[in-house]
Amino acid sequence: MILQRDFYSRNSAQVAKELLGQKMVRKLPGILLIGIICETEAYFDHTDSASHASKGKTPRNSVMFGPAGISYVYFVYGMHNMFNIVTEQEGRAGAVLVRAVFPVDGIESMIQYRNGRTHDLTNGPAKLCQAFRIDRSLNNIDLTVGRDLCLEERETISEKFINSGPRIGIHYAEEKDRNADLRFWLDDMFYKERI
DNA sequence: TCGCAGATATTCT
DNA sequence: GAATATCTGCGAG
Repeated sequence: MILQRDFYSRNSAQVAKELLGQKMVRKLPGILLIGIICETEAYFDHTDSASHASKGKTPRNSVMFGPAGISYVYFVYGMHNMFNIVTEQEGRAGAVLVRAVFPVDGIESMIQYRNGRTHDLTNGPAKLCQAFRIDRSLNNIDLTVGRDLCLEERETISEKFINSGPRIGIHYAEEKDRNADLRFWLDDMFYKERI
């Protein structure tokens, strides 16, 4: 049920695609939050100028070089947390950024954590972190043990429901990396047919 | 729809 | 010490 390390220990783009449609499960005291992953981005090692790992290992990104299936949560713009999952074989840097989920369970709590907003609860990387109460205290935790946070297998999405395009917010990267289709999202058709 | 302020950890010089 | 960041919400037009 819980996605295990062998799922994550593969090419980032492949993992990013296959994470679409899976369940993201957050366990808080007495509260269960669940969302269906609907948008992800893949990041690689020093060959990817958009990746935090592009300039080698630093204290912040060191978790990207470790074993897969570990969380990489970092802080940007002075106020936002981003949730990533480490991928690739240990020693080779890589991660998948979870950019959006479809809220399924615990929605009332998500609204509360989002300061009462009832719209756009989890349709952005920092928004879903706020709704799921994810911050840097959850950096470097094992996502395969099903404790505070994990991903659960749900279904395999047909290729026809998967869209791809350039990644967001990486204008500083080299052109080849800015243009690479490493962002993946579920097509609207998926929702019309399945939800 | 568009432009920008917000607030700070991390990295670079 | 300075620059930058895998973004969001708000207010103007």
